[in-house]
Amino acid sequence: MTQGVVQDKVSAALVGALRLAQQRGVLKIAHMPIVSLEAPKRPEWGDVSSTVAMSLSASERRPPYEIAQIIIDHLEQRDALFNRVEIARPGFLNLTVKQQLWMEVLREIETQGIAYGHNEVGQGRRVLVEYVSANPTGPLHVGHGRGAAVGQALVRLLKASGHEVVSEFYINDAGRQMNLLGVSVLARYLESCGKSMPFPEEGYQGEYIRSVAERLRAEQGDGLLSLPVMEAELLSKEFAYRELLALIRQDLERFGIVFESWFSEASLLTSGIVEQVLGELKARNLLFDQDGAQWFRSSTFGDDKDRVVRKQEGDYTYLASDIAYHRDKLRRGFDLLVDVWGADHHGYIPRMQAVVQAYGYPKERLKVVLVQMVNLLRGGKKVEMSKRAGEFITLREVMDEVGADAAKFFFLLRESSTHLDFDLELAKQQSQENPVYYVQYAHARIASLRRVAAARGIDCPLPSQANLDLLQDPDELALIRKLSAFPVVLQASAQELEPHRIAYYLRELAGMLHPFYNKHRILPPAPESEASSVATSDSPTSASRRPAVVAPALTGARLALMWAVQQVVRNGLDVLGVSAPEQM
RNA sequence: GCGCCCGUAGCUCAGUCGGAUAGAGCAUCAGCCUUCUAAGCUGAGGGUCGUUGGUUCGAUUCCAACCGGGCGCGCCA
Repeated sequence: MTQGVVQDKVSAALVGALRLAQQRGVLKIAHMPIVSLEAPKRPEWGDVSSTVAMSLSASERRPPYEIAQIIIDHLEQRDALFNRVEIARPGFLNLTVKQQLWMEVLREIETQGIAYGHNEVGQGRRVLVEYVSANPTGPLHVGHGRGAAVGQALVRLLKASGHEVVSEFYINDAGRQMNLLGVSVLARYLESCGKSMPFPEEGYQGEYIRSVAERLRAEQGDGLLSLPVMEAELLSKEFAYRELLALIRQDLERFGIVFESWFSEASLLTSGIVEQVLGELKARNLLFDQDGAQWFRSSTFGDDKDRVVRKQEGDYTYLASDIAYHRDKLRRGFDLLVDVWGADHHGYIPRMQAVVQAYGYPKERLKVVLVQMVNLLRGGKKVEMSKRAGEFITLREVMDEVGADAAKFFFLLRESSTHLDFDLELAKQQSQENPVYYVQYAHARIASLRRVAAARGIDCPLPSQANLDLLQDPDELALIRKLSAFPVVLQASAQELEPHRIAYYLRELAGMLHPFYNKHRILPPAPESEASSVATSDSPTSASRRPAVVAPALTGARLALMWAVQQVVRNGLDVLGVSAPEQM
């Protein structure tokens, strides 16, 4: 748990002051509060502030202002840490930290490198993140893409927060859907053999079914014609399953996602595990028979009603295999299960939490992250999709059009539980309207700066090698303060399972870098030979545009600062699974 | 009808241990390339934080009711 290197020191100093005041009997302080600091909105309020005096006011039965004054009076290293210590109206403690102290942020970034911002709040707890989990009945569409981006970001986020994480894809390869897939492919297969067969009522219409059938025919020739229908259907189903799962895997890889584990629903059924699990529940009186079906007593664990696990005809419902699946996850010893689901499944949450509780765990052991629908737009106009007609935009098409990085970043730009407008034109655009490029450009721009510096033989020191005392400009300090906030953002993001916070942070950081770059000269002006031949030195415009002189030591310090910004941009993008290009 | 989510600038949205004069991007308007990438920057306008009550020194944030929108309420997944 860190608030940043500087904030931690300030926080410790304030706690020290409170302790001292307590020892001297000036304050009672029954419970030592957590002194959290915030970054004030206005520069005149210092660079860190605390509301601790206000929160103590009630229990101390004194006005916040007095308490703030007491804290200040008991600060032991006041002059070593602060330039200014002020109290504002009700009892805000506004602190301006010594500039040298902020430089530790840069050294911290250098020491930690790609791990800067990471934390250990997970304490090695084991987490299983299950995401995408699409039916292998067709290619991934845009909605899956968002789930994939969110899931991957969660995995990385949790890993960066000291968790041991396994990512898993639950293959819904059992039941009616798969049978329909087999029938659909067989129908197209027969069609291509010249035999007409009425296409199944609710079959899969997509064009990809035809190409699967074509490949089946290429492999088997007309062989299926002579088989009994049942056998031909089974063969078609298995063939299609292999083809489509491979397709899904390829699409995910192209998207930069590789799962550590794949779990088959069908395996739970064929191995008899589902049956066994239901037997256990039955023995514990958690199942009952009614109307010829078998029910799970989920209502005793907070669900609205009980749910069927075995239908009248004897088939298991999806809930039955989900019970077995989640029992398996729990048995594997995970401290936390994270399921990433489409938001339309939200009514299913109490049911699954009932399952978790039936196995003796608190329902918080399962956390469900909901991912809302993606509204696909093109130049502001809605792209119509019809799932029934098999007309939908696939993830692959989106990647082909805008690239995997842009797609991912857009998917992660909003809180996952809210609807997302995804404009393909915008995601393709290479301008500041496009937040992906805006952020990536910050990284590339700094890379470019260093390339130019290297080409001119200018030294590019790391923070530890630079004279950081020269960084005194408010803009420089503001950047450093922003960098110091990254660990806090990362931690909150992991804790709340909300990766979009990282995306926002990155946009803000880039939004500070670009103006800085524009305003402050970093490298000394280019050698005269390139530009001066035409320049008329008495022209007022040319005079006003003459580059400012930058002392070599300041160049070094600023390059070190830029290096740190670049590192943090990279770290943030890394957590989101988005690349940080050296050049754009 | 019951349950869950949402209502913040023209648009899309940030803002979760309650804090100071409510933020960003886009769009609009007016400007900036002889310089380290203009894939960039500067400036301007824009708000009853859905409504009404309650708790509090203080509410966009917590509570209640209501209004408006989305979703769920299958022996489908």
